[in-house]
Formats: sequence, C-alpha cells, structure tokens
Amino acid sequence: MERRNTMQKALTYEAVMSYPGHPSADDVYRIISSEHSSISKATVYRNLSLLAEEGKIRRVESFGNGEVRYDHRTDKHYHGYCSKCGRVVDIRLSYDNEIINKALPMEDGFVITSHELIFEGICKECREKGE
Amino acid sequence: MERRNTMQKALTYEAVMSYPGHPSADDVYRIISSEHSSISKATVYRNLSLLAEEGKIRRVESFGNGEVRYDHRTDKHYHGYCSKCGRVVDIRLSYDNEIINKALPMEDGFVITSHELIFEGICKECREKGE
DNA sequence: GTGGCTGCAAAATGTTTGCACGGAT
DNA sequence: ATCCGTGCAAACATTTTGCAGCCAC
Repeated sequence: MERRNTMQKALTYEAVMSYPGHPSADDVYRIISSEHSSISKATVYRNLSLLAEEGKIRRVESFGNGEVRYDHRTDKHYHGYCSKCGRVVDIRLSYDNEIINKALPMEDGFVITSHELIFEGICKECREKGE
Repeated sequence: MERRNTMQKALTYEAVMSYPGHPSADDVYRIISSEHSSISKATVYRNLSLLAEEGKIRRVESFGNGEVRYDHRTDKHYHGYCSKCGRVVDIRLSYDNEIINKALPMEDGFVITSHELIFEGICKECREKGE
C-alpha cells in the first residue's frame, strides 16, 4: 500500500517535534485542534502510529497508567516518569546493548530481542506540592 | 481503617499463589469464578490492589497493551514479555540496586526512587507458530 | 451494631475500528 | 479514476467508582 502525505499527518509530526517533553496522543490532539479544530482524534492516533512505524518519531511504552507517550528523539535512550503526575523525562545513562545477552529467560525457547529500562521517581513540581 | 478477612480475599490470594505464571486480573477472576461463580470482577480488582499494597503479592507494571499482571514472587526481579501474545516470564539477571544512582534525570529536581527493567521478546509457542 | 467489603451496573480512560465520503496521487 | 486517509460515532479493553445491602469484627 502506498503512503500519502496529508496535512493532518504533517500537523501531527510538527506537534510532536515541537513539543518540549513527551506528549501523549491526547496532548498532540489538543495542540493540533487548538489551531485546526476539525481534526479527529482517531486521525491523530493513526498518524502517530504511522510516524512511529516509519521511524520519524519514537513510541514510548506505557507508563504507570498505561498511557503511551511519543518522543521526538529517535535514538535509543532511557526514560523516567513521575509516579504522581505521569510526567516523562529523559535519563542520561549509557544505553546497554549487551544486557540482553546477559539476561536469562526462565522459560525454554523464549528469545529476547530488546529491553526497556524505566526509572520511577518524583518530579520537582510534585515534590514541592507534596509538602 | 481496619482490614477484614473475607472469603473473596482469601480466594484471590490463593489464585495468584497457585498460578504458574503471571496472571492478569481477568485471569484471576476466571479462575475464581469457575468455582465460585458469584464473585464480582470488581472485588477481584479491589483485592488484588489490597494484597499488593500489603506486600503479599507483587504488582507487575503494564506490558505492551498496558495490562497489569500479578506475581506470587515478592522479591525484586526482572521480567520479559512476548510481544506477540503478551506472556510474561521471569528473567534471571542479578538485580541492580545501584543503577538508580548512575542514572541522571535530564530535568532539574527529578528524584529517582526505583527502576524497572523489561525485556521484550518472542516466546517459544509464538515463534513456532510464526513460521 | 458499625462500617468495611461485596455485587452489580455504570462510568472512566485510552485506544481501535467500521463506514461513507472526500481528496491525494 | 483509484483507493488511501479522514471524521464521526460506536466498539473495545481494562480498571474504577457509586451505591445499597451484607457480614466480619
């Protein structure tokens, strides 16, 4: 199937690229619809999936509540998330490509292909609000 | 608030403890309701949360689809999951308590409290089915 | 007897899908 | 002229919640 370039897809890409943090699908939807109120949320979901599949953006797996986030950085790196508000932050720590060779699945025939290292914590805002 | 011991809670605990793998809330519900058909799914959810909070079982964060799993092992260890069927397996790899001290959040004031290392792969069944 | 726990149904949440139509190629 | 992408609403999956009655304490 050939792939078409549409205004909605361009807007979705733009929104993720210009977002300072790690937007959820709903974040992206709200940004776009503030300017282009006719866009459908389903379209945003579909385009985020397409863009991630094409490698133009990166899908960041579910955090805490199971909400997917997106990332304009496309290189492999680790993330942290705030257990209070769900905010996602980049973590500086060298990416360990070898760790999957050291890991031993305790089940026969399970083959590891990749890994995900997630740090849980509390962001500044939530900590200050907490006391 | 004082905590009561109910038949439903005992059944929920039993189901998780005797489950060979890592059951979802629905797995637990189906097991219990096959014998005690009157139990409510909401009760299972509530009791799984209570038991995890009490440290009697362990909550295993969302995998792929964002479905929560439970674990009868209460010691810290890593997990892998099959990207095809969602099956969760234990991973043998020494738990690194120090890694959170090496990780540097790229945002001021974010304090890391714990980490989660998840391996993605394909289980034997899905691989054999795949070709 | 009190109030936490239960069952039920409804709501909430995040995401996907069916469908007819409009627009990119 | 195709037929992919869109908007809309409905469906989906998982989990939570409001409420009246029940039962463990």
